Amino acid sequence: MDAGRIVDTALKLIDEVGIQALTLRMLADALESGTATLYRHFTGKDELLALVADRILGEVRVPPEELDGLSWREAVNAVAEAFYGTLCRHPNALSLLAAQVPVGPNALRARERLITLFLGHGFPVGLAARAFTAIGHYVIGFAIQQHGPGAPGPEDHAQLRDYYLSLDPAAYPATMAAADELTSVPVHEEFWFGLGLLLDGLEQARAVSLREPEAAAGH
Amino acid sequence: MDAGRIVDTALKLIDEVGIQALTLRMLADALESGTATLYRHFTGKDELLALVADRILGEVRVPPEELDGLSWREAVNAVAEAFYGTLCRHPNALSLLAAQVPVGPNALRARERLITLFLGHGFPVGLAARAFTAIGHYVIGFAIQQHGPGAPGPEDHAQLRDYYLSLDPAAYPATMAAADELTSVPVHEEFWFGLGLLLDGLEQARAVSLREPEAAAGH
DNA sequence: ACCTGAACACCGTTCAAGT
DNA sequence: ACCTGAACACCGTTCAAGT
Repeated sequence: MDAGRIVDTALKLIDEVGIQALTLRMLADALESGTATLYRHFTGKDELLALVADRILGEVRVPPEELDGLSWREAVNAVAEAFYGTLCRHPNALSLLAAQVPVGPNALRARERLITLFLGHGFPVGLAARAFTAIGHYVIGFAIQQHGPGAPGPEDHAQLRDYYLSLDPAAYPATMAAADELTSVPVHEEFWFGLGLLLDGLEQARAVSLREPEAAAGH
Repeated sequence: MDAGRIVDTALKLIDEVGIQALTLRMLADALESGTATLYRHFTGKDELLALVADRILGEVRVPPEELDGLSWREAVNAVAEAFYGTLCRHPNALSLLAAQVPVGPNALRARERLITLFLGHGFPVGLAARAFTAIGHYVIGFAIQQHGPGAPGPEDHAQLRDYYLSLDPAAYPATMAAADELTSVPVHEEFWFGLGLLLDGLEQARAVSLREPEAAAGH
């Protein structure tokens, strides 16, 4: 019984039954062990869940050679897509990543890599770090809106639109005008559109910092 | 015993002891009642927490006259600041807003208002709705990074920098280069900087949509 | 030395009994 | 009709007893 297998099993169970329903007894049963054994590897459930979160981040794989020759924008798009795809594969675990700043080894590795990418393309260090944070929040926030608890499953997308449209038109005219368009556009396109906005902003800030290096810190 | 007082008390307790430590017994005691009484107003703890989340959103107050005569950018800045300020006053409740898409009455009202603001300034409806989503995620994500569980309190900000600097320099050169600058810049400035990036992107998308109306949906 | 059955305190939730 | 004490099933966690 190694720690890795416990975390793997915990993630699998979360994928199946949700994070709320995951029980240490259930986890111990799946591992054909007892709950007390789990405490030999983790200080408690919170630490276990933090490791599950980092385990998910470790699943985001972008082979370095895949980014060769790409512009920073193309490279960031590739990384963001990989991250987004991984999150979509674990909708039940999304809140683990959203509710706190991940600080596990895979989180640190991912940040190091993306900041390095920005630095290599002429971003000042302050902008690079903020760019990482902004993109990370965007991807996680988008995934939650799409898959998180309270969000509609793909099957009741039309149902959500109906809910919007059932609201009092006098009270929510703008929301209702947006409802039809928002629920008809494929979510994948929406994702790229919003990410594009963010990258447009970064592009502009980068251009400014290259022109006026002394203002690079971004005040 | 009305529902409003229960939600108010629940939020106050969450502010004090954290969301994890909030117990229905504790809440009932504070209300000088029993746990069973709570179930006469809510179907369960989940619904109560959703109402607490919406209660927080209701705390975001921006008097309409305050936005009169402002550009869309200035108006969005004012709304974002009010939202951000409210979130900072309830750091223990942040995960309630992050882990799911709020759909309570105050959430709907806030969305309606901001989308209306965008529409009034010439944004096409699809862009307006996406702008709302992107800004909401940015503000919540930023607040979590600053105040959320696992994030450093204001007192151990320097401690976090030390943690970063204690990492293996060979393994995380970029992170460590960014660590000092990131932890020395006031967080408030960081917030405005990132929001500015987002608004730059929106500005650009708006300009494009005004020039080429047929591409307004954003594909 | 490592593992674990069984217990502990406490949780969210329910319902029969009170007013 | 409305409220609630007391119980229920189950949770995370602990530790003395096993191997």
